[in-house]
Amino acid sequence: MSTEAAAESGTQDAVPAHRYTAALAGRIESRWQDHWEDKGTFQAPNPSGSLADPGAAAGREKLFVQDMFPYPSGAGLHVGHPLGFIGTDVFARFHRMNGRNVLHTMGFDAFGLPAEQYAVQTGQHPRKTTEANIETYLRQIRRLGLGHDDRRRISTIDPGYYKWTQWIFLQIYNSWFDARVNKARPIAELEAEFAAGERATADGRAWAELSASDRQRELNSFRLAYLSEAPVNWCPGLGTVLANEEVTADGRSERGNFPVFRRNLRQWMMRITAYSDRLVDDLDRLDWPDKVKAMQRNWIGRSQGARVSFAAGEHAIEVFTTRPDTLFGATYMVLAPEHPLVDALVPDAWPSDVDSRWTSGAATPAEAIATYRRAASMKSELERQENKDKTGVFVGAYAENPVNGAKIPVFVADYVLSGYGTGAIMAVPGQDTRDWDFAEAFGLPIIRTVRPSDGFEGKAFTGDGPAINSGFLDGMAVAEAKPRMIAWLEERGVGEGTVQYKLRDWLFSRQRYWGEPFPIVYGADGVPRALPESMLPIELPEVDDYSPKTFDPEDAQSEPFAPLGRATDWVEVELDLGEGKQTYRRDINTMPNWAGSCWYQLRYIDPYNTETLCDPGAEQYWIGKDPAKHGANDPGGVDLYIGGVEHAVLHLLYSRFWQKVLFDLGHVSSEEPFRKLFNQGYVQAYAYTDSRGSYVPAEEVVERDGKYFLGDQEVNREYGKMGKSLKNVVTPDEMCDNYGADTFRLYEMSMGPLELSRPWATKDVVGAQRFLQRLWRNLVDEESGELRVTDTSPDEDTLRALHKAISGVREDYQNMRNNTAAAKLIELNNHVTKRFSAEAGTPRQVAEAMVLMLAPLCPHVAEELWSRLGSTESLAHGPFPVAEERYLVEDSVEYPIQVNGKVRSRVVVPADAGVDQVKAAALAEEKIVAALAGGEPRKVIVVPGRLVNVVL
RNA sequence: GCCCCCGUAGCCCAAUCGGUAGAGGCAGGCCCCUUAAAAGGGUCAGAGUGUCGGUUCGAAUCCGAUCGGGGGCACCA
Repeated sequence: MSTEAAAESGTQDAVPAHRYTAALAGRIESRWQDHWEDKGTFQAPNPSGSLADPGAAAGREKLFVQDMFPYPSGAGLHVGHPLGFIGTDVFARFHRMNGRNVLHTMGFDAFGLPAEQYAVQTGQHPRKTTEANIETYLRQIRRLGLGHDDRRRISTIDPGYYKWTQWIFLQIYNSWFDARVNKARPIAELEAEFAAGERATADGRAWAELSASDRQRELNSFRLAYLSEAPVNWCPGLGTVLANEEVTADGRSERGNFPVFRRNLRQWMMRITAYSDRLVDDLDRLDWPDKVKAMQRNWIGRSQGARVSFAAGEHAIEVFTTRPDTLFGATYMVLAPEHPLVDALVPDAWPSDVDSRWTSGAATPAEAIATYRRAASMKSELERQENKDKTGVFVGAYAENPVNGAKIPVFVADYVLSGYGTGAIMAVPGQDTRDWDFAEAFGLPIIRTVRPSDGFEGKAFTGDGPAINSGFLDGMAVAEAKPRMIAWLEERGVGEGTVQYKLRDWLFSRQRYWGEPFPIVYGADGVPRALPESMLPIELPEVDDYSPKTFDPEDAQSEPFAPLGRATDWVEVELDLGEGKQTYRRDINTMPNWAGSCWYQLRYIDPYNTETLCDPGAEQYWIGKDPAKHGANDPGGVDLYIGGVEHAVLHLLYSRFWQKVLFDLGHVSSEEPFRKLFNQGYVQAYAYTDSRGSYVPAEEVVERDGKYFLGDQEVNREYGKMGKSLKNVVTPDEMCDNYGADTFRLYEMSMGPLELSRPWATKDVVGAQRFLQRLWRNLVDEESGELRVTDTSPDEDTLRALHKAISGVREDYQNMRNNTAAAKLIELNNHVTKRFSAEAGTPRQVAEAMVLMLAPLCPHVAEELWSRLGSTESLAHGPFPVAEERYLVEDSVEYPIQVNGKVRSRVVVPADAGVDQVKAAALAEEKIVAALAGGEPRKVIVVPGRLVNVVL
């Protein structure tokens, strides 16, 4: 039974009227939430632009703290969602109390598949359900007391917001990447180069000879946003195409887990690959978890190597290799089954004396290859990955190793991927495990070109060592042999050093309704034209049916159909785009939901600007480079960005790319969107299944002797996510009802370090509740509600405890160790309880400091106590206590004395005692004298302030 | 298969530079308050740091193996 219920059921003598109960907490919390809202307590002034209050911003150090903004799901919040939000709030509040101008707010990532799917399920317009969900979400997070500047809330679905998303698209569309200066430039500058004849057109004609459409085509091939007719990921089950980043390793959609097929379709792409080097290199300038950096490096997949050309009859097979030093060991070649040269190379008949393993028993090479290709195409991605047995078939032709003229057979095998490098490899079994496996299976020669280290007993040797069997490379280490070979190849024109990337261009269009329309129309010639900025935003048209056309998930041959195509009145539009009034057709794709989240940090800064996406002065102030504070190499960006690790290569890569384009074009001064990134852990939960394997309500399960029961039925415990279907959801609303938001916040923060995932345990919440009750009781009389604070000065012990806590708590907050900060507050409160609960009250000095230190974690109860202590001002802007050094140093120190590393005794000496004095005191201690038995110690180690170790 | 992170009381977690293994919470024992109850108050106990080995005067901390858990990548040439 809750205390609230008890109080109402007539047994109120049992609960003192002024105890800090959930009911009282609830009243305090809503009162302070109203107060903060009325007073605009968390509004952060800008130096310029909208929301400007230059006087208030000037002279204050700023701090921009950002949460990965949520998608407003219809399911509402569970206790896991606010973990990071509370973490940022505590951090923001601590710094606000220390005088910083803190920008902290939260908006909504409200476009996208899930919103649309939810709308389809509920039969309502996505805007309606999404906006309703946002309302629910705001109500839920308001109860948590997050100190957001609510003037800065944005939502990606607002036309005032997506106008700028579209504007950025136009910027990207209207730029090209100039590799000579490694940055984006306006397309107009490229056009000028063409017009001036400084740059040759693709087919060599002069610019003046090209028709308008041809010129557009030429320019389009350079744009950073471009239409491409290329193999893309088509997901019939979702009815849309997907970016590579949205497809899992086993070839299914990340959302919905539907099969994904490669299809040639005309789609919008973003030339993110132009930024590969900068995206990799600038990771070194970021304060991000190594794990996330590693994932991005891995995804971009930069590898240094060489392109080598192998002659094969009148053809040349181009390969990419990271090991040009092993070229002498290339004993065969492999083409991907889809490689375009395969058909050209295949002879009519097998060469004589061909190995029977190479032909798969087929009568001719063409037949063997046709059979092999068919078999390969039948294999799913998953099968391909699970079964790593090497298969392949001989093409029937030979190529020539350029380095020694050796005649080497050419194979087709599916272990070579058409999508990476050139889709062809030189196989060096001696130094490559995969090639070794293939060579063994097909009886191909193996030549070692690196001498394995002593005692090496494996097959392929991939380590470093001196080159052998390699002519002019012999004796060189790998690092030396590589450039030597590249130089040799380049001299002869049969190869060159090159860099290869795994990163592909970003597929940017979706065949969905609920997203940003493209600001693009097509003329009668089918060539896309950008709409002028003045026409933005291009608003989503109303349609009768906004559901996407989805298909049988396995139907690879289905065709995407974009819902916007149904808005026929909208699609056809008459405009004058400088070519006279003409009829155009609008692009009916929408942008992926990553678009809106690519740049929202900029809009938080200046949410109301109608002239530009973000005021330059405000941008510079909040996320500009700050070499004085962060070093000469500082790229700028949000000071702290907290979110889950699941966005490591999606959102975080895309937004870095956009930021860099905007930087190149001069729209922002910062090169990176997020200077420091932090991944919070997840709140996980136990779930229970009965004997039939179905989930039972977790809250009704009890533990007995290490087993779990629902009634008398034993159930099985699982650990993992919190979710409706697992029947283990606990909501923040329940926590606020039963304990209060402050207790909930405190509990979430004291469960462990923020970066750690941890199991939810409702029964543990009471610990946080008890602490706040005790602290309250130390300051407020539970019976009368009178303040229990005295003006007496605290004793020495109390002052020491207080200042030790101040110093520790301050440091903990600074480093986001909210769990240990909470522990130190509890420790201090325990001291206060012991010392003053039997007295008239707590000394004011201690009471005030304790309340202020509690404020970042539990702001409502802290504000309440602070005002009861007599302040008329909110404590949101401080002061935050500062420790006095003199209470941190002890008068005397107790040294443990070890004998051979084991503690044998202790001695107390003055804190300012020198090493010799400590040593003398230790050696004079009676147990040590006994241990020495008149002899001399071999060595005495004194660690000042720590211990003494006597070595016998 | 490769790479990364983590193993400390029954549970969640602390422990600056290697320096007395314990700050805090839950659960547990005992006592007080109470007609009774507890989400009240007090108090007590509890592990030698997954395992093995090494470095050191001294190891939870550093190094090497090994086991267990979590995550990422995965025929990327």
